Amino acid sequence: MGGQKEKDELFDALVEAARVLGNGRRAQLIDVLAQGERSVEELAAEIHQSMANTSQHLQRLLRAGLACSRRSGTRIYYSLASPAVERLWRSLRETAEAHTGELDGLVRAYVGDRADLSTITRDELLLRLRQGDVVVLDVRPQPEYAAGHIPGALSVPLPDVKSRLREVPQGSEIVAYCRGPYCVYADEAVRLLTGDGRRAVRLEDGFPEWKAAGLPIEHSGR
Amino acid sequence: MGGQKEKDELFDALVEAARVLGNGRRAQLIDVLAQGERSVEELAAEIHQSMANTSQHLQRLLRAGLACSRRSGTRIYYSLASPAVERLWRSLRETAEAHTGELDGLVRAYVGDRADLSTITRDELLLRLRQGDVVVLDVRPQPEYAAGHIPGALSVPLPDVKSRLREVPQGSEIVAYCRGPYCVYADEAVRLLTGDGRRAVRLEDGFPEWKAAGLPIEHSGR
DNA sequence: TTCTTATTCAAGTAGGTACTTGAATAAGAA
DNA sequence: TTCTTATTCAAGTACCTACTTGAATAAGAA
Repeated sequence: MGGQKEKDELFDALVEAARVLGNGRRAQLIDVLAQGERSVEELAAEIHQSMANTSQHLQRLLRAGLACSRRSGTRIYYSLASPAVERLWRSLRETAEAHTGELDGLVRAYVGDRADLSTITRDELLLRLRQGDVVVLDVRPQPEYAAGHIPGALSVPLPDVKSRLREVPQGSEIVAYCRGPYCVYADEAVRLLTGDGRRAVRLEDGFPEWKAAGLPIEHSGR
Repeated sequence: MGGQKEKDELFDALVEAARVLGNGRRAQLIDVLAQGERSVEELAAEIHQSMANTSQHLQRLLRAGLACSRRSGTRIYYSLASPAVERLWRSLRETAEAHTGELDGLVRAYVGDRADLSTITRDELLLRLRQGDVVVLDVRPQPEYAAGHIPGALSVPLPDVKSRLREVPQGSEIVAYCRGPYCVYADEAVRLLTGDGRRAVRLEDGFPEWKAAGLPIEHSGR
């Protein structure tokens, strides 16, 4: 039977995941890794940090058991250890939404004003997909699409949306999706599309939430 | 539309709750506050820290919006800001259980070997309560019982269990509960009771989980 | 073998965190 | 008013964290 020292050590261990998640750069890494595995180089570019620093963050995730890595030739691919990590990240975001007073301002500073964009829920999209009167665009980077996407979605990474506008069938409504509620890719895509006269909406939250809801997924290998 | 600086600031804000929860002492505070409001002095005694240090931890919880405080005379009572905080704390524990390899050892070092103790689930207890053939003991400190407890439970704080053994009706089985899975009060109580020849089991997890499940609660003011 | 490239390691720095000690508030009691 | 008590504030210290820079690995290509 332990005393205070043992209790302190136990609780320190219980919060280790929070200590690791408690850094904006690592949270961005988790947000990207929730889409599927990525190499260190790609991840460093995503979060705009040096390779060395990104590597150190990733090793911290590894040591805490929140991520795994596998070697493939000269590259090392990292991925999340389990759905529990995604759940914790979602739970953390929800707490922030409920309790951080200044969050709205920070969201607006990053994603801009979303009032002009309409959204569609997962359930609505499912219904529309069954009716077949909707085109779904996955506007995340290609490797994330390859690691898993909504069945039938077209991969049109945000930088290509403008130049590939005519590939997108006319007439039917367009639903764009990306990484989740704090990703701006789908917002941008919807603005470009509506600016071109199309009817486009964004899927509220993104692919990880679709997957977490147990909905069907399509892969295209790597 | 923001760039990386705005994204960094947003994600730093999103993880603020994790930074605050990412400390064993503050986690212990949250574990106690999940039972109901307490004064700074009581909390300092609970976590075996100085008043000044405890006060600083509490203010950190306050600033992050995870806790609230109210003054009553010369005392200041802290409480959790919302059920979302408890959910985050539970989610964090679950992640640790899934991913921290050495957790089992730390649990055993603090709570000892639980193999000899039998537990009962909430649902089983509900059933037994309806049948009326069970005595429920709340072995948490008195103020926590006062702030809310399982209906019909007797308040017998752990230090009193030994001396008040004969108050507990003979014959029927005894169920002891406390703060949650990482609290040792119910374990200790069950060991004392079975050592005295009674049939006693512990409720798996504790009062906050009972409350979170939406089950009925009884108060006795303060 | 040598060269290239992705990743990690090692050392250093600036700033943050957890705790201590002792003084300052602020409410109630005498 | 003065005294008491719970809480907070302020300043100091030891340790930890995030990042940088440059060197070391380790796999594959030439």
